[in-house]
Parts: sequence; C-alpha cells; structure tokens
Amino acid sequence: MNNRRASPSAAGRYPAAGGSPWRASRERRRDREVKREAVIRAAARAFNRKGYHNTSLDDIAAQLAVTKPTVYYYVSNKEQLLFQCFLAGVEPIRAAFRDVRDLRTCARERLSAVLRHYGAAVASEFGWCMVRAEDQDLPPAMSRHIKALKSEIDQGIRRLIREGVQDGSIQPCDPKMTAFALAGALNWIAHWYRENQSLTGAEIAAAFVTVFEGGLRPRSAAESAARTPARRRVRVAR
Amino acid sequence: MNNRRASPSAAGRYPAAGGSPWRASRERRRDREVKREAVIRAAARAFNRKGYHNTSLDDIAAQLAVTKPTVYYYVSNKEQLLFQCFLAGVEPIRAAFRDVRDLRTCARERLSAVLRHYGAAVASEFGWCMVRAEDQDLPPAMSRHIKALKSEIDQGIRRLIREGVQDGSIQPCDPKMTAFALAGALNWIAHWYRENQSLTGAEIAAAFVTVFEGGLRPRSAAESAARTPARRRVRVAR
DNA sequence: CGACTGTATTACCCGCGAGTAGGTTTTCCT
DNA sequence: AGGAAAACCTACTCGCGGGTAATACAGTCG
Repeated sequence: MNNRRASPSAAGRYPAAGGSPWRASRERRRDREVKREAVIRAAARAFNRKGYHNTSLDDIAAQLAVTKPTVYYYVSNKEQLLFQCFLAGVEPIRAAFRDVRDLRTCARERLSAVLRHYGAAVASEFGWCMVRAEDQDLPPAMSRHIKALKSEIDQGIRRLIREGVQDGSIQPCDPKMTAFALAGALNWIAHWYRENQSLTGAEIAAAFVTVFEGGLRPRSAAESAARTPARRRVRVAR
Repeated sequence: MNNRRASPSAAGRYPAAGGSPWRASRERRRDREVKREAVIRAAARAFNRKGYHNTSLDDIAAQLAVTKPTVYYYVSNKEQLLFQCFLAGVEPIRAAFRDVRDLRTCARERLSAVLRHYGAAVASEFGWCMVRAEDQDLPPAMSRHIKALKSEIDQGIRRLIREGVQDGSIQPCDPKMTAFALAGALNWIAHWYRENQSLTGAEIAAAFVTVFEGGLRPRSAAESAARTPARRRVRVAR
C-alpha cells in the first residue's frame, strides 16, 4: 500500500501517456529530435514530482506510453538524462544574462531583470533538475560541467552587484554573500513550487525582487518611528 | 574509478572510524542512548556529504567501525534514520521561536534573531537533513509529521512579519512571499555550506539578515542620486 | 517485390543495498 | 559460578531498477 515511490506501473505495464509524440496512433515516424526532447521533458517532470532517485526509467517510459529500451534508444543512460534536463534548465538563465548585457539602465535594474528570469526558470518544468542536480549523482565529467555553469551564473550575479555598488544603484554590501542570498531564495522556489499554482514563476520572482530591493526595514518617514516601537505586550494571545 | 557513490568500503570491509562510542577499544558497555545518537550523527554527516540515496547503511556502519546489523540494532530502518536527523535539525529552530517569544523588542528584531538561529541550524550537521528531507523518500506518516513541523516554522515566520508590519518595524509586504524568500535563502545554505569553511553558520546567517533588512536599493542620501544613475558605458570591457 | 534501415519490443542479466536469521561474545545480576 | 540479557557479528535473502541482447515490425528505396 506504500506507493510513494514506485508508480503502480513500474514493472511490466505501460499505460497510456499524456502529450507525447507516440500516443495512441502507432506511428513510427522519423522525428528523432522531437521524440528525444519529449523524453527529456518527461524525465524532467518525473524528477520534479518524485525526485531523481525515486524515478525509474520504467516510470519515464510509462509516461510516454513506450517501453524502457525505447527510452534508451534516445538517451544513453539515466545520468545523461538528468544532465540534459539540467542544460535545458540553465539555458534560459544564461540567455537572461545576455539579454541584459546591453541594457543602459542601472545595474540594480539589470540585476532585477536577471533575477526575474532566473526565478521563472526555476519555476519551469526544468527548474528542479537545474537547481537540484546533485554532483554526487553524476559522473565527474558532468559534475564539473554543471559546477562550471553554476559558477558562471553565480559570478554573473556577483558582478552585477559589484557594478551596482559602483554606480550607486545598490547599497554597499558583500557581493558574495548577497549573491548567495538572492540565488538561494530563488533556487528554493524549486522545492515548493508546483505548476497550476495561483502564481506563475515570473510573478513569484517579481515578488521576491520587490522584497530584495526594498528590504525589511521601513524607509523614509516611517523609519524613525519604527526605531522606537511601541512597547509590545509580552506573550500575545494566540 | 568512479567512486562518487559507493565508498570503497561498502561491502565487507569495516575500517576504523572517527569519533564514535565504539572506536578501537572493544568495550561493549551499556550506553544505548549515546550510541544511538552517534548513529544519527554519523548518518547525518553521510547524508550531508553524499545525499540520502547515495548513502548505504554499510557506509554509515563503516563510519562508526561497526557492521550494518549493529546500526539496525539502534534504529529500525533507513527512513527512521533520516526522520531522526530531521527532528534533530528542526529542534533548534523551534527553540529559537520559543526564546524569542518573550522578547520586548520590535518584531523585526525578533524575526532577525530567529533567522540567525535558523541559518545556524541549516549550516549545522543536521542542516541538510532538516532542509532536504524529501517527503517522497518517507512513508506517509513521517511525511505528514515533517510537513507539519515545516509548516509550523513557516507560519511562525509569517506571523513575525505580520507583527512587524503592524508595529511599523517592517515595511508593508506580502507575508507569505516574504517568508518564502527569507526561508529559501537560508535553506539554500545547506546546499553549498560545508564545515571548516571560513565563515560559521551564524556569521552567514548574520550577513544574510543584513541583506534582508537593508535591501538592495540604497537608503537616505545616496538614494536620490541612484534614481538617475550615470549613463553607463554599454558593453563594459571584462 | 525484397532487402535494408530505423524504431520499438520482449525477455532477460546482474549488482547493489535494504533488511534479517541466527549464532557468538560480553556484561550484568543473583 | 551460572544464567539471562544485551551487544554485536557472519552470512545470508530478495527485490528493485539500470542496462542489454536479440528480435519483430514498419516504412523506404532500389
């Protein structure tokens, strides 16, 4: 009765699937790339739902209404599969950095733009894989590659922060720690966000950016008042 | 040559261990609780290093210089082990909420205090387990328990935020999103922090709190200047 | 039509690791 | 001393899941 891991279809049965290039019509056409991408996407969704280790290749195959060897026909192994999901996840973020490079706005605004795209990417179907692809699960070569890409993004954020401090659009701060805080908050979205939620990834990212930019401490007029807050009643009820 | 998962000692060999109640001297004394806690701690460290699924009970046993059945003598199964690590991880956070409850300072300062403890807990040896214990890896009962505790903490943060907005010590904001952002940034520490790093968990948490409180946008005098930043040279070199 | 290529399947192998049965040694108690 | 209980070990079982060998079928091209 404990089916938190294996889907009931794990071994043997291969039931109907969602939207896949195979579906009911038993066409055996020649759209290699399309099908390969469908495999990656199905894997990403499964990893997202149940985690990498709790997802078998049988599960993924079942999602697509095919058998396990078919999956292996399109991808060499499970690690490769995770790796591809990762790449699909980071690409939009790298694109965000490129898009923002030529903007003439202050660094803080460029950073905000990147963070919004970042957040949207993390909430995407590849978000889980991008954010949580553990290097311990992958062979050294892939692990290095992933680390390099992650580092590139981290450095990009730090640089924008440094530029912001220089052009005066960002409060002086430690770029490293600040980058960790920002990226961490956004990465964590992958842990709790599920599709068909009230907010889209972009909206969440926007809300986060507002928090980051403004900070918790009130600004301007209200500030001095808050410095000496009303003596609070200890042990508030409820 | 690919030893990213299995330690060389996985099957058969049980080499010497670090600090454990067993060590070389073959004492078979009656300190049940001490040893049980040692098992939990060893598991936490292993999970932290290699992840839950890449850690076998043989690994944990080897860390303690005992055999797998000995581990089972102190804990019923692997899931229970992860669960215990989780509990050990959350407890300090719950304590932080209790400690702060009677403070007479403004809500923002109470929140900051909680967040500092929170960050320190995440960077502790149980941090990984607390933060990343996936409900998909655990039986429904444990999963529910974990979710309840996590929710309790989330609600605690939201409440402090609401109180802060009310007493004027925190900028008006959406408590839910703000709580997610704060907790996310701190939780993420578990992904990159390793012991014997330059900063302690508490220091990192303090740095984060500073970022959160102040926000990215400059305050006071500098602010108006930053509103119309110097036209930046597009395509900055390097 | 028949051979060839690309696509998918059935039916397997096999190792790893969770979990256990049952025996052995140590310590404690009377 | 001697027996019971606690602590620990050797030596297994067994299923899950990654991966593969061999095969069947479907289009395509000569």
